[in-house]
Amino acid sequence: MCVCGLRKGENGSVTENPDVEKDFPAVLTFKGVSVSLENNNVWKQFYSCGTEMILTKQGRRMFPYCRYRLAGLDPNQQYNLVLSIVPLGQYRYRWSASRWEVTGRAEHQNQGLIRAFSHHYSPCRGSDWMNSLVSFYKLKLTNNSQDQDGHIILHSMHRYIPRLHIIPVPDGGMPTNDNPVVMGHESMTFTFPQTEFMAVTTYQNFRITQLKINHNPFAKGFRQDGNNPRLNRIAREDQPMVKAEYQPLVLKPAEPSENQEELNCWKYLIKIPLPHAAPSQIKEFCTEIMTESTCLVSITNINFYVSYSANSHSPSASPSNVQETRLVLKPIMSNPASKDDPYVPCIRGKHALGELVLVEPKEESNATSAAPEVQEGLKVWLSPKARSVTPNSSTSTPVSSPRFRKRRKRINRRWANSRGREYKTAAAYSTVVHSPSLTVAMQPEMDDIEGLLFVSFASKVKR
DNA sequence: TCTTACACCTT
DNA sequence: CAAGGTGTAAG
Repeated sequence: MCVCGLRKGENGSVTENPDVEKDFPAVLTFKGVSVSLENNNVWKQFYSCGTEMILTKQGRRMFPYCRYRLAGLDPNQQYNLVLSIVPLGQYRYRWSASRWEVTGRAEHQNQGLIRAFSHHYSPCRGSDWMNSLVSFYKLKLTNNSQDQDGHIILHSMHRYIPRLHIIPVPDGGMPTNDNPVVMGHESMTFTFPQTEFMAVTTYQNFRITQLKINHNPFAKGFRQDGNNPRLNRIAREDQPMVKAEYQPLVLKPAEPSENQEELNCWKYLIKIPLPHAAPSQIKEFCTEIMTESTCLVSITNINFYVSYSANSHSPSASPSNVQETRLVLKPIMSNPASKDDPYVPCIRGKHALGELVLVEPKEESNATSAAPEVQEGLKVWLSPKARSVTPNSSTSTPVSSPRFRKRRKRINRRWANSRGREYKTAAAYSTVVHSPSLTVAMQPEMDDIEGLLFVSFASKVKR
């Protein structure tokens, strides 16, 4: 597992249920009270990529949010249910290329600003809490230290973890401003390690954005289901007269960043309709990138994200049908995270020169629990359904280098990282990149798959 | 890095 | 319907 945020035993008041998965307990039990994380599967998916939560001035809901089922409470006892979000670790982070790096000590958490969020049903009888799911969807996160709306105030680029407090209410005790909820000795605290997250003001990891879009109903407008006018429009502009079935669709190419004093840096996001992202095309495309790049630039990293749903040509396909596969190429060893800081949420597999790794998609229930297989060269695994081998004809449709160059145009600076400081670390590792040997293992049954291959990579040029 | 207006969506 | 939750693009 690439993220191991919370050490076991960090919350001394919680014991793990031995029946559940060791690192991701879906149920925690303490003093006869058990709490299960209802949306554990979603949390695990996010966790495996390194969950990020947006902070805004006016307050932003969490997604996923904390949703629990309670058991073992005294049915007649009144309880307050309170969620607090506490700092995890004492570092500040930054997103560098494709991973989180420590940048320094954490910002001091002003004690006066630490808040907890009382569930809107509080207080309630134990039987009431146990009869329904307890969702903290109303909780909002903010980076505004002056916030007057009772939102949880957090620091961007810091790690946090939510904690659920079950607080028995003494008879007749309604919380007031003068007499607030007090954590007595009878209180219980439950912390699920998989709910850890990084607070951000803008998403850093592309995979997190995709997970949010795929799972959050409010982000449905950004889903790639063929009905999205926004995305269709981009598609038309970018490939006006090329035969669509063979031409990779370049969605977000970037020009060099503004900061050209020492280094140029590009970051690309390319979408290829999956039926045409046959392994041989992936191979060609990689070769394309490498040959175009070797003479002038060194590529710091390449990430492939294949997002597809098997056997679901309906636009209304359930998000849960969507599987994700990640292909990681690390031509250059970038600054590895220290052993002391295991927070490396994005890159899995070996960080070796020229290694291309495709992470096999898992079944929904355990989508993120297993470590990926690492193989030499480029190997492609797809879902078992898609695994049957068919002849591959796409070698006849090479992607020409000039065409890719032409397609570059300016995009959001977010993709053209302009922080020169970041390059200096990487530059120390940068030399000429050699094209890795790419061998394709399998050709999937493309008819069964629809989706997209996302390719993003960053490169830089020494001036 | 962070903020804002916005189209598009759910509730 | 209106209110309000999304990520995006631009600054």
